Amino acid sequence: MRSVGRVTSVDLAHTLGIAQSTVSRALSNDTRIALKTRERVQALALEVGYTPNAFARSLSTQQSKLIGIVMSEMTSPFYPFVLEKLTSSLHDLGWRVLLFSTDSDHDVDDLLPLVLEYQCDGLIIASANLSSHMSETLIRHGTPVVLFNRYASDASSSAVCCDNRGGGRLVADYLLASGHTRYAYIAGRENTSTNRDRELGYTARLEAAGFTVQRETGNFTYEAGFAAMGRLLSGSDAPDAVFCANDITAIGAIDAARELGVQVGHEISVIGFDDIPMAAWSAYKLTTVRQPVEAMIDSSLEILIGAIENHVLGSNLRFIPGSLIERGSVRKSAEGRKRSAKGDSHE
Amino acid sequence: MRSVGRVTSVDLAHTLGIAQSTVSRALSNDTRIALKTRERVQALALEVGYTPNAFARSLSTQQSKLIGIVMSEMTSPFYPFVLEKLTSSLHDLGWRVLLFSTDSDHDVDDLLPLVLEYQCDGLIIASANLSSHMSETLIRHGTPVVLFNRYASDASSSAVCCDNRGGGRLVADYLLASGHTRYAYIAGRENTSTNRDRELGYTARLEAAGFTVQRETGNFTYEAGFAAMGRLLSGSDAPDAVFCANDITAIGAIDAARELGVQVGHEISVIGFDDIPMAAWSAYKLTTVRQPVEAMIDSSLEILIGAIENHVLGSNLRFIPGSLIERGSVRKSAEGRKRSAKGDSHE
DNA sequence: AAGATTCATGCATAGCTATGCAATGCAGTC
DNA sequence: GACTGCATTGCATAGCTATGCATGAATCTT
Repeated sequence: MRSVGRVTSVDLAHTLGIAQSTVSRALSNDTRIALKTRERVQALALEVGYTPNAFARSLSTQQSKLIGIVMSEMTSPFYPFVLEKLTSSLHDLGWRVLLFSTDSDHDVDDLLPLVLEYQCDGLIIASANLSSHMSETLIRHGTPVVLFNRYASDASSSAVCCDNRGGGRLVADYLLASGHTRYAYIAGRENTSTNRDRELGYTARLEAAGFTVQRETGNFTYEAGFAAMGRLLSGSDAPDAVFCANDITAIGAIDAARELGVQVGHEISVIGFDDIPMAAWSAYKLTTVRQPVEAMIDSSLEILIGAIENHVLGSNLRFIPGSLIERGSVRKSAEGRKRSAKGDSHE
Repeated sequence: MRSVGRVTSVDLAHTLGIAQSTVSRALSNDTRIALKTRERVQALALEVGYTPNAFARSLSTQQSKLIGIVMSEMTSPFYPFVLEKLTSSLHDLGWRVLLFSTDSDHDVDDLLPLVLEYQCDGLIIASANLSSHMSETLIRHGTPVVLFNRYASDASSSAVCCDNRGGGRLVADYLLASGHTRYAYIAGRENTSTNRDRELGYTARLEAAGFTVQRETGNFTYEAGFAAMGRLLSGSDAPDAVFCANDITAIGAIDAARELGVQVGHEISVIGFDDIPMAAWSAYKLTTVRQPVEAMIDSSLEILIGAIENHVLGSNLRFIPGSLIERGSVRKSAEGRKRSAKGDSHE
């Protein structure tokens, strides 16, 4: 039973008394078809509301024009921007988006068969990990993949990341220059390369300068930041500079400090990572490292689409530097004059 | 040229020396196929990593198992939750999600041909409008659609909304009961039914009680709320109760009030709509109307999938009541004792 | 004017799966 | 032993588009 409205190219051909192949070519504006015929076909198509069947086309062309996006942490404030920009950019380039969401605990592996069934030409995995086994499966299927803000330890897949380690160093240098002496780090989820690299860059630079870093666990959420700051301030050796694994954690930390009556930007400095819109709000004025989202997305798409079009599956790692955005949550250098020599960093 | 890894059911049939139809039935566990044969086929499929081609299947079954989701305002803090819940629910029910994003200025109409090309079995449109012309096109194509938190004026398509008007009344009653006298409303985008209904419920109830309502324009953003509150407080007749079209607007309004030294929850009451996570933060403690997101999504899917499976395209409107969540941003009733008779509501 | 080009269109098939119907073989029945 | 019935498998085709190749018609060439 065919529903009434579903018009096919065969139907068009039939009513015009021409061959289906002519219709197909006319609709793609093939110049081999006489202009007059093309116009007749296109006019009829418009009139009856003909819509080509993308599935049949894909079956024929072996291209689905579909990109799978697998995303976790969709509700954390950074990723909606990524998702929106990704879909609209892909859309402008003529691709459609098949969306899969997953919680970060869960492995992406279970989703892969579904992605493959739908013949995605390429795959973007954001804030989630890909096992090397699945990476192989993708290679076997000839499906290029780009990891966004995450990279595989075995470098088997392409990836585009913010230079998280460099960002961590940026933060350390900035805090050092403004004369802080007691450093802390509030972490994100432990099994993520973003958390690891931000911490590594930060801590390495500070330790090279002779300081130690207090560490609190976290998971990239407001609540974790709030709790961690509470612990830091109730400890015997409260820090004067706290780097948080991302902005939302930093904002939680700021709120906690305020509740305890500690002035952020004066008694304690807080610095984040991402530069989400909230960071600019007058309530927070959060100094942070801005992730170059646009550049990261452009780069991801360039790699992915390049791989699709040239049928090449090599791995391609790209790290794009972030930039420090100065706002009010870090104590100004002048106030830091009273700092002692750096020898007293511990205790 | 076939890529090496792309195994088809014909290949399986060939290596096993059986017919493709047998493979197909074996993989769907058709009991007409001998158990032994089924096992042989399934084992081989697993071994060589066979993935069925969803496109070919759809062509044959006339079902894509694809749901299109069109969403605008993806970066406003409410909708990522909706999107995540939608995709994971659909996923659990065996559907895939084709995602389209659009800015709210832009009409959804341009996207529709793309949706139709990909043979979506159904369509969910969130926070965007559908012209009646497009609604007709969808009906002609036999594609059911559900509008999420928006409804068409001509009631031609199904829709699931929070009971926004009822929510507005809830707010009015609550503010009235706690003795406020000078009311304001900070609006959202004007062409949205959400904004219109929230305002209508709020204003109607207040006017019935003999009050007038100051109105400031807005667009559902933090910045708009911030600016609007600035205008309200610098006016000659500053309100003591402000209802904002959504939470993020309310949060902007709160920040603006604080910058001007006005104590929220004491000198001025602010109330929002949505109950995004931020509203619960200790920095805001925003009293708000909680949208019953889960129920709204469940209801949407129930309607949509019902329509798909029963091939029925009737329109189905559902309004689900929200609930008032009391936090700290509204002045307690006791403080309001000093209010004068309600006659002086204007000036 | 006859052959050579060019132009416009049609024919046939690939791409992959699901499924109605036919066919085969086998066990059971009287 | 012939017949019925069942279990299992195969054959053929639909579903829709794109495209290589062939065909036929028209135009041009000299």
